[in-house]
Amino acid sequence: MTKPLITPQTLKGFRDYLPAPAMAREAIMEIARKVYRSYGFSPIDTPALEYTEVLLGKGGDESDKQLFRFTDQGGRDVAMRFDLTVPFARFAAQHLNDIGVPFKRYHLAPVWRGENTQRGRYREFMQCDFDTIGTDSNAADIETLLVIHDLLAAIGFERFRIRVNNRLVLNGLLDKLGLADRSSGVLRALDKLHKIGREGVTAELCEKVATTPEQAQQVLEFAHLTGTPAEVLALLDTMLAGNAVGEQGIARLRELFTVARSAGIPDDRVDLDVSIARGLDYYTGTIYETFLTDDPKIGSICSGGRYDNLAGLFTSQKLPGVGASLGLDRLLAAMESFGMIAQASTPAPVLVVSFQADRLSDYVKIGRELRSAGINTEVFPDSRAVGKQLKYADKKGFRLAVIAGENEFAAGVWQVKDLKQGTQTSVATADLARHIQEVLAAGITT
RNA sequence: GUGGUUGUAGCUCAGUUGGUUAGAGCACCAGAUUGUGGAUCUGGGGGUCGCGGGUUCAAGUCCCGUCAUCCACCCCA
Repeated sequence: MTKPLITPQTLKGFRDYLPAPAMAREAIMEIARKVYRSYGFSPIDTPALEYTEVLLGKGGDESDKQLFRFTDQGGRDVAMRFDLTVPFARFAAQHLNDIGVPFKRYHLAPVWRGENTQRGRYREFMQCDFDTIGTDSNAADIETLLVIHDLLAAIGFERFRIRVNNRLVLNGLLDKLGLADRSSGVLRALDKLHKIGREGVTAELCEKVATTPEQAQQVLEFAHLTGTPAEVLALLDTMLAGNAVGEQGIARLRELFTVARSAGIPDDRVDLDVSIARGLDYYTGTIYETFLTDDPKIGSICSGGRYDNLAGLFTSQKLPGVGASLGLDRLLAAMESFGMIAQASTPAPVLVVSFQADRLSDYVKIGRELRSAGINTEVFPDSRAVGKQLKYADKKGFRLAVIAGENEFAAGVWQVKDLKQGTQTSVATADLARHIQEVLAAGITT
């Protein structure tokens, strides 16, 4: 009698990570931590599960947030977080006395949304957020841009573009056109410019938002501002002259581009794009979106912006802030299609071949010696044929195999086989770690 | 949530107007090579044709449902 088997399967939008992509993901998380820390952001963590009312806020629309929601064992109405910002708002309100302001934190964690899936769009995905709260200063907005740039550059991207805009500029325009009461509809249509073009936006404005054709045309005229940031800003100056809100937005953008440039951010990586309107709900100032030049269809892989009041739902204390989030799984999907995911599925460069079963203690010992020298080392578990073990080493992507049998033990040496170059050298046991370090160090530069 | 696409071996796919033992390449295992990987040759193991139902003498092939996938909306990382 055989037991009925359970079909191994994962849920829609939930995915397993095999070693190669898992290592790539961990490597990016490591880079993100490093970059965030380099600017002084501190790590925090919060629970995956929250009270539903914390996540939804008052009058929140559950279907909007696509929550995974259920009643827990104590009858509580709970839900899994759909982003890291709302939990951070709760966190900030709850711990304000401990953290003080300004406060800079980063948070790398999975979030869950029950939406329909696509390439780069999953139901469980990792976000890498960083935020600065408790300050209105444009310096924080500028720093956010620098962090986004440094992060992508550190991951190894060269061809990407950060699109920047300011909601104050958009609000100024809406004021002038008398469309302030329909801002979300207008901005939503405007946000699609890159996707559906001018005609599409015009149609949506007239039909869905019920603007007049003249208003639609003026919005379009505005959205079609192109050129260098300096040129666009000059045009905005005249277009929004006399509108206090708009002028403030222009001033902040102007300062941002000036400082970013003098800080060494290449011009071709930052755009002033007045059509982006990201974050219809809570962004109030600078807005950021980041696109990969070679895979724009996957969407923004790092977005964020400035908000007036993070935690208004939880405290009467006003907490302005600015931040952004890297969409790690989306980025990995793009990197996979670029072939940027390394083939090696082992984090160790060295394999100790188990040549003779009765010499296990020697193999284990040399493994520990190499590890204590900072060299990741795996000792093969079975004393199978050497050929098999080398084949395994090759497949898994080991760089070196160290081999010793009776002849080597008698001579006090190890054979070090370079799997990439096919060369083999005999090295005295005492020199083994140093020799391997040299080989590996040389390998990095080539 | 709406509309559509695809689903055959671990992977990429072929399977003729429904017709008898469902194929290939790569991968895997064994051997040629009992102290040395990637090449070559020989042999081998693997498939409830996503899953469930229906039509039919007969279903991988047609129909319905379902699960997953990708695409377009929606929204977003």
